[in-house]
Amino acid sequence: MSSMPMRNSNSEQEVAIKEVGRGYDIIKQLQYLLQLKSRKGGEAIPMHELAETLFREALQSLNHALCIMRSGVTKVEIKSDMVVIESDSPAHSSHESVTSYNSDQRSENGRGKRRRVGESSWINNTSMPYDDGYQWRKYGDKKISGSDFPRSYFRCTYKEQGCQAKKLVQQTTNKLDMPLFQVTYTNKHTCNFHNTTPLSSSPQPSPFGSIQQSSINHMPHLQEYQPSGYQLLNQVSCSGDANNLSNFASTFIVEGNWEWDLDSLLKDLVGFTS
DNA sequence: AGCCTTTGACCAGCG
DNA sequence: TCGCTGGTCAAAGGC
Repeated sequence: MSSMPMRNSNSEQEVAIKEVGRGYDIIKQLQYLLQLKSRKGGEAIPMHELAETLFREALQSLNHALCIMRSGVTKVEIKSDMVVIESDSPAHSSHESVTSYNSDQRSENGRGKRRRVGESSWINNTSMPYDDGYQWRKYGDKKISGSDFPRSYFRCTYKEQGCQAKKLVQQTTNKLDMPLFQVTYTNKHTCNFHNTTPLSSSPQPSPFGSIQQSSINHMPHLQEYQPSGYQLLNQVSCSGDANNLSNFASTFIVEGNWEWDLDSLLKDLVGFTS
């Protein structure tokens, strides 16, 4: 991190990272609550639109700060809900970009495979790994050492049409019946089969998105997970130890009562008053 | 019939 | 060079 003077001690920096991460997660959950409230109400509420805008900007700032603090990131580009990071880390080629704080995949267990040259990848931490609007076909499943959960490998259904997009789903936690997944995407979709009507606008969205229900039936760790009170929680973050950061958020989501009054929530949690 | 997942085998990178 | 491990292939069976 040559471009950023390090005046704080490591412990102070850790506290700062923790606090910023906590703030990020809180705001992320509030953003979701706002979206939920808007959908429930069925009509646009200016106050909520403003709040959403503010939250989005705050999320981007916090995410940016987190990425910088956690690694030797030299450039952070925010695309929609994705954070694309470019790093000076020797583990990366100069053209490689990832949306991951976990800048060196080999650090997982001291081993690993070198990423193929020319392939870009990014990581998305989410509780809903199978809903991204694309159709995927599972081609592998592997028990990973050091992990309690198997890793699933997917490629785009339209690979035969030349689409090289792939994704790798790894469940990371299973706290409070709210599993979190780390989804690593490799290569962008070149197919034109993206579902442009994601679940937020579909009448009866499947919590598992584009993966067929038969697939879910064969995934024990997913069968246990039957979301009911919420439809979507996308925890897009700088990744890495975002799992830790997400613990608070997960607890909040699972224990939270979705019928809570939104204004009370805002007031209690961030001092936001209407 | 066609597309899917499962799963064991194989390949290749890394220490 | 070898063993370990992650990533991919492909046959078999299910829906």
